[in-house]
Amino acid sequence: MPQTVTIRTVAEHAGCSIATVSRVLNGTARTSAEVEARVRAAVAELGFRPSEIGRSLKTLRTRTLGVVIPSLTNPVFAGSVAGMEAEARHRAHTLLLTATDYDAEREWELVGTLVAQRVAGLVLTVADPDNNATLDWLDAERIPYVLVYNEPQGASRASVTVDNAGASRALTQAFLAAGHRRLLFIAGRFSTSDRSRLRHQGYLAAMAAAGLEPEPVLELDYLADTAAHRAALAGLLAGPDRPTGIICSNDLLALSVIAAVREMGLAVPQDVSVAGFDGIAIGRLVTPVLATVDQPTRRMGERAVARLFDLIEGERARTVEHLPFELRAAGTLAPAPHLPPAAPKGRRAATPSPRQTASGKALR
Amino acid sequence: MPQTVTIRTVAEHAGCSIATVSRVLNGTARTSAEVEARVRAAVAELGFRPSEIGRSLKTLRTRTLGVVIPSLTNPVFAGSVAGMEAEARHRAHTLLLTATDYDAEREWELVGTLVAQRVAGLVLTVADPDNNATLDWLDAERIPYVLVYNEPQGASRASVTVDNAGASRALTQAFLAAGHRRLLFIAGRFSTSDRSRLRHQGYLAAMAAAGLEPEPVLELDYLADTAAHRAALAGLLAGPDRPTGIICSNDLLALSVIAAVREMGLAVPQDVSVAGFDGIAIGRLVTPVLATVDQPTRRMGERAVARLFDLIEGERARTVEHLPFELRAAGTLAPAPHLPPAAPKGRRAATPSPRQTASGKALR
DNA sequence: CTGTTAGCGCTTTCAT
DNA sequence: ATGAAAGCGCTAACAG
Repeated sequence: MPQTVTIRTVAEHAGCSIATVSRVLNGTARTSAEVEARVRAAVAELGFRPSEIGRSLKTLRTRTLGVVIPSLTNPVFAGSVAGMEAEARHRAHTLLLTATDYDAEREWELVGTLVAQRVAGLVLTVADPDNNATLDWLDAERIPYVLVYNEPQGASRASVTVDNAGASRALTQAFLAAGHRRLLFIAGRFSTSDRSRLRHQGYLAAMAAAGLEPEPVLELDYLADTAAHRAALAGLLAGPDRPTGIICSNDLLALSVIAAVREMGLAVPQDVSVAGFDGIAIGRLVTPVLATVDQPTRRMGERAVARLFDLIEGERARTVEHLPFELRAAGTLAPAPHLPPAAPKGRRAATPSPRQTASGKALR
Repeated sequence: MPQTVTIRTVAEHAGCSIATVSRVLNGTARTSAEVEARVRAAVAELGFRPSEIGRSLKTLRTRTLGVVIPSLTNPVFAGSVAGMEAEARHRAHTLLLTATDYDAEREWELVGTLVAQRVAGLVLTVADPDNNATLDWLDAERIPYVLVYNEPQGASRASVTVDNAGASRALTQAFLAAGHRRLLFIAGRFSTSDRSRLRHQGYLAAMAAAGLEPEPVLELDYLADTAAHRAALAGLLAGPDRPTGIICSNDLLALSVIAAVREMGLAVPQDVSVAGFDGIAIGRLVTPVLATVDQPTRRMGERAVARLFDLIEGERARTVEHLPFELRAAGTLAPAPHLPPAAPKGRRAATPSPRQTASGKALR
């Protein structure tokens, strides 16, 4: 029987009432040094740890925060959860972690179980923050929550994110500045990610501003394997005026696309430049370095929890907080090759494509 | 006030006693169809969710599992936690997640807070499973737990892992079969990882069996950046009889070492072959593919939770469960180059180093 | 089949 | 400074 020792056991051992034990442990009221010593001795001897459950039932508050994310397999979410955990730990709280596996239906169910546990608040990344009955319900129940990576457009919801459209615009402009004209945008499923949608919009805006025709978006499942991605790309990268650049809505997708492009016999970035989005750590380790928009992943999680505590403590404002990002327009993003006017492919560009190492700074 | 509606509110609404409400909700005893309908209606109308806290206090059991891992930033742990979460969800449980950030001291503290929450059991990855006061204490308290990725040698503890030494031996033999003779082993900190120690031992065993002299182990922090790794490697890869192969005790380290080696002007795998350990997803996406020992990361988490439930339900055996691994001796692991007898470096091997694509199967 | 009631472990008045 | 006692939301034993 794990833990048959309760506050009563301690009280008997110390020869005092349970109220006194509680006072000593919580420092709620002054106690005589003598009694306190006896209590502490008893606690130590018995190895007593007050039950959070009993405490919670009485105070009607727990020291747990609920977390709902799509998946831990994506380093972006794993990293932000790491930040949440650290911040929560500093505030003597623990995380109740759940994942939807990209099934938006499951959001409701998971929030339900978390609320049944009476979490003090929630941090979540949902499929669609603007049209979301679960979040509306949390609002109605006045349960505090903060979104991460979601960037609600209409609804007023507390969230921590980056300026996705702005960052994507900046990334697209970096491609244009490198001489690229035909640019492919490959997106993760719009239905499960507003990030993906907003990043695509940034691309469209930048192309329009440059007076260029955007390519039809290619919506891919980033969880699928390279073979699937290669199949989807087949045909799109042939011909004399094929796209010379590919922007992917996340880094995992970008790495897979790069592998696919290479398997098709094209060199990255000499023949095709590819960039991702997120700034996962591994992107810095591959050769050449993955061009991307670097976000402060861990800090996103920390900030989300910090803001959640603000809400718990009565803060009223429900604002979208934008953290700074950093453009990494290097490595797999190089100047556009001079495509041969007729010969479809196989030949390398005449220019040796020196590695571009410019690195944009935070656009705020 | 979130949730002022309790079982009592529902009872009033349905015109019955709280006991009846409880019976309907839990299906503990038969109730008349009429009353049941009234209760269900009241529950729906009020949006009532029974408090897990009240339930737990009464039954002295919670539906939460405590998790202690070094860090979510390593995809290996993130992946296994994903597996734990899925398995726990199937069994109507939730994970209380904590991370030590590789601070072994913190294990004790985290287990304490988790136990205070009265988790039903624990899944953990610790720095040293054989000499661990925290685990001894859990044993004494008879709190069920399962280790993941730890491979206790002496102590009898439930754990789910792979045969680290065996896998490392197999990997080393693959290097030897490819003609490598001078093989460097780069390990993560031994003090925070028994995996690292065991994998090193496997390397030593394989070298000894082949009658070869092992190199002094290089202990590195895999969290450090490539610059640090390059500094540590400097000098070790020069000279006419420099090592032609490097085995790293984990994939993240391997990717960083590859980047460092390339920055030193050596080609991977033409000049130096490099392999990692773990089989993280990104390893398949880099070019060439990362040679490694592929473990069923997610399944490790699932199995750990499954076994934890066995323990919770009274299972007595505390055994080490080995899941099968798969050797991926391809990509960054290629035949050893013919080193020039005198000229120190800069020239490529005479043989074109065809990519080796053999892929070992599970050794069980 | 249903209601009454006694706690589960703890915090917190209210007395003393 | 300390103790007695009430009660948080729920389950389960016991009556009826």
